[in-house]
This record gives sequence, C-alpha cells and structure tokens, in this order.
Amino acid sequence: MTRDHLLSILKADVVEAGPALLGATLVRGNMRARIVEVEAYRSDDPACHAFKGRTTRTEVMFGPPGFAYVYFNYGVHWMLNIVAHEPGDPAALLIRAAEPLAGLDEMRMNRPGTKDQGLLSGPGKLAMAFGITGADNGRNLLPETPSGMFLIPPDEPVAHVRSGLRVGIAQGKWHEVPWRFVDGNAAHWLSRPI
DNA sequence: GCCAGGATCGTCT
DNA sequence: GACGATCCTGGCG
Repeated sequence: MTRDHLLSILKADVVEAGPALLGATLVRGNMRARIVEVEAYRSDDPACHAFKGRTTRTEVMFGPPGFAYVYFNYGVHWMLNIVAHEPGDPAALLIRAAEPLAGLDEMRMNRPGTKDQGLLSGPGKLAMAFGITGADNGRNLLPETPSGMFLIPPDEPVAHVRSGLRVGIAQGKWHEVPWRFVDGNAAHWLSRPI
C-alpha cells in the first residue's frame, strides 16, 4: 500500500514527483529522517548524468522507480538519489537534506563533531550520517525491510513547497530551471537558504 | 561572518 | 587528462 503510494509519486514526471516526495521518511535501522529538500534530474536535462546516454555508472537510472542511484562526487562524498519514471526513461531525485527524527545517536557517531542542525543539511552529509556508500547503489527502497534502508511516503503533501535553482549546476546545463524543491516550513534543516 | 582553496577519485573524452 | 549534483578549514577582519 505505502509501496503503491510511493510508486504513484515516483512514476510521475520528476518535476512533479520532487515536491510530492517532500515529507517522506528515509529509514535505515533505527535512523529516521524526514526529507525536506530534493532536486530533480531527467534525461532531457544536460545536468542529468544520464543525459549522454546509458553507461555503467548511470545504469540504475534506466531501471524501475524506487531504487537508489548512489554515486561518488568530488572524490569525497556519496550522493543518494531516488530513481523515478518508468524503466528506460531515466530520471532521479537527489536527496539534499532531511530533518533527523530518530536514531540521532548513530547519526552523530557517523558525523562526529557536528551540531544536530548540520547532521543532514547537505547531500554528502546525509549520506555520511546514514552510512550510505556505493554498496547501496541499485538497492530497492520500496520494501520495508527491518535490516535494510527504505522510504515511507508522506502522510500528507507538504503544504508550502518552495522551489529554486539547483545547486552547483553550470551555465548551459539548464541551471536556470527551478527544480530544487524544499519544504517551506523546514528552513532550519535545509542545506542552504532558498 | 565571509570567502578562497584543498581534498581525492570514478567516469568519460 | 579534466572535471564534477560537496564539505570543511583556515585566514582575515
């Protein structure tokens, strides 16, 4: 049921799926966090890794929705994306920030020396706090497995969605499209103001 | 408080 | 061989 709800969100165009995914809960073990910031990427978008076509790296994005696309960035950070659209039509939502709800102790262990406000306030930070690595690439995030990582759909749609320019996108790569979506009532937990 | 710079490596040209 | 869907630190004020 929750699985169907998530699928219906993720099968829509990512530009609509992005706002709809806000408020969903990311779960891993005892850790829970409410997603408050995402960015949309799709195949007609030069900033999307799959824009140039199917490669080993982007393979997961060409698969079914609800799977994790995890990649390594700047030689330093892992990034968690949720695959969207039907198979063969690559798209993904980059999870950029979340509000910690439970399992804070484990998050703090994974990110020592950080104030709680900074635990999940950026895609690299969120991945580190949740222990997400390349080993998680291609995982199905729909089944609620006790030991694994999965998503719970939002109880209700986020009331005040705000949108803005995506972060770190160069000129000529559709940097002007407002495909960064945040919960307008969660300013405290964002990676940066919008 | 702000900003410049470095870390570090997989992926694609 | 260049370049990132980033984060943190240190210098300066």
